[in-house]
Amino acid sequence: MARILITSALPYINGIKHLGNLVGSQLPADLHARYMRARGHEVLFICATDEHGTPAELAAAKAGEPVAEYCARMWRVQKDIADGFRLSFDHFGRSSSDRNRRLTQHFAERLAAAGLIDEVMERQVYSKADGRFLPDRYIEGTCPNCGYEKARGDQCENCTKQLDPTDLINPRSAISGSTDLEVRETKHLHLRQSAMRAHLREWIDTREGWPILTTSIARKWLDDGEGLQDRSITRDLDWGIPVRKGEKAWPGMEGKVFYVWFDAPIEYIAATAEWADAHGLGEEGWRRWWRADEGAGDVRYTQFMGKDNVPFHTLSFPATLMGSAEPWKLVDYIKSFNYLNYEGGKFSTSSGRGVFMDQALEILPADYWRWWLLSNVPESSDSDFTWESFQNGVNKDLADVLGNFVSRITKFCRSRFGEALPEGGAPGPEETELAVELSRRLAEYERAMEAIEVRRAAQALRAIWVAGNEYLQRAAPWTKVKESPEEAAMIVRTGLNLVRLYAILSRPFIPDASGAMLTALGLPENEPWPESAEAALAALPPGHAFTTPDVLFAKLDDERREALEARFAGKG
RNA sequence: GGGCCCGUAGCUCAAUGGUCAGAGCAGACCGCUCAUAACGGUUUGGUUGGGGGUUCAAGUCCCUCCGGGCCUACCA
Repeated sequence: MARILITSALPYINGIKHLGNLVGSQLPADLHARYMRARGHEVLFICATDEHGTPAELAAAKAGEPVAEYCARMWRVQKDIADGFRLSFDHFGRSSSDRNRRLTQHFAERLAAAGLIDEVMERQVYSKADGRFLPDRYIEGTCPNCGYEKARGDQCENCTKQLDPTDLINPRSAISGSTDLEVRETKHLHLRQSAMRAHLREWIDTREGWPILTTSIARKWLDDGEGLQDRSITRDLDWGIPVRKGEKAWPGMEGKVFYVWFDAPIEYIAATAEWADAHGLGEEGWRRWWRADEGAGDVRYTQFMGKDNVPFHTLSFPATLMGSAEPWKLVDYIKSFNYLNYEGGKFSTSSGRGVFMDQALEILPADYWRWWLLSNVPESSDSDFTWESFQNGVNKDLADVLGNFVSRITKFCRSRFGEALPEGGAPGPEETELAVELSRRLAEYERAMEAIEVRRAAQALRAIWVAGNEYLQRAAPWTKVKESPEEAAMIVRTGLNLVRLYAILSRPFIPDASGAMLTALGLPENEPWPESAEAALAALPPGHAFTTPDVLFAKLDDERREALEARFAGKG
């Protein structure tokens, strides 16, 4: 039994996430966690909301709430939706937790002690009307290059030229529109990533089997221009973790907070501590997952994230951990994903284009989404959600192949033998052939799941479902029952054992349908992973009672699909 | 501007430099009648974006062109 630590990139607190956010980190992380648990490993699956930063402050202001209350409310909303999708976090924490405050301040102290923090005077734009410093993106003005009037302080969207806020003509606050801006001096802490460049490079270069998407992004940042740059890790904001040196004040940094990208990854650790606190496990309870000197030496740690998160997880966060000179657990494998598009374009929060997590659950149960999203996860390149593809995947894979298989075998048994596994007959060549086929498919499924090759795993699982239909077609119990009821009984027993097998194997993908199958068979949820295909085909003995389940998956008809297409097409 | 990824059947995707480039869906034909008009079998369909090169051998490696996407750090 191995110890598996899994973290999903933290969803930002600001609003409900769309399907692209879900499929890019939380959902595949959940698949991995569920599989590893099913295989009997000790799994700890951690996620949390990422709550600090300017957007949270602005969203709270817009909602007319204090930011702390806004975040608490949105945490609850995101937690409920995550539960709705059956995301099996062991803990869903908050980056605003006291644990994270203490750990973040601890890391800052350690980094300072190691000489890896510089105090730097910066010149930043301050808006008197807004009463705050403005991040580059929140300053708008006319582009000096192309004359576009809504260029942002970091880049002009029109001509894509990189800008500095002071380049803009007629700059104004993107928040209030105020032009009463001034450049002020303000002191910030910089993490000396440049000093750790060689160390980070060696670490990246020695990672084996990492996705090219992950390593190429890391190398780009290590080598681009003059190499890895020092970055500011503090901000002039109210909402965030106060800048302190551990428990002590940090002279000259009063009123400032740590930058959200500094504290967010630390929340992986902090959320583990929150989990340990919630379960009364004490300090040792979480440190055995994170400290190599306190038991984490045998932990395998995998992170899941979208490609936009890769630089922070390959460079800044490792720099924080390494720079502390303490034996913190570093990530063993980073699984990164491309983006999911919506009907050929981007998901858009502002124009209501695409499906958001809460809406998805109103339309269809979680399993439908889980199956389509995971079997079409943007693993090797960006992928595209279309209602047509979704309809096809749901109807063909779930309803026709799996759902109908369960339906045909349970109903046939009920009508000919009653609702219990019938007795008689002995397995023959057809069953041997089935077992050989299943063994092969099962090995491929397990290999893909171990390697976190999500699409391939989905394909392998589907092939296992198909094998059941092939078998029934070959064995044809509806014909055999007339001449040899005992043989038909044996075929039906085999078929019902396939339902059990499918429930176990499919659970990481479609936990609710899996549960429905096990319930129908009168079995508990924790049925063990099969030792072998042969054994699985005879796991349930003759006489074992079942109830014929309702339709597992309803089909999505054309009319409804068209209505959904229209509903989510967006305003613009 | 710089960098990275991708381009394979009508669609979505596979193929450690090595048999005849394979699956699913869609299409065509046949079979079955247990089942959610479901299932199974057979089958059509490819100058692997274009051009050059390396090699006994290239979808795969190199050069170049074309097309698409992403990243480029103070929104996350």
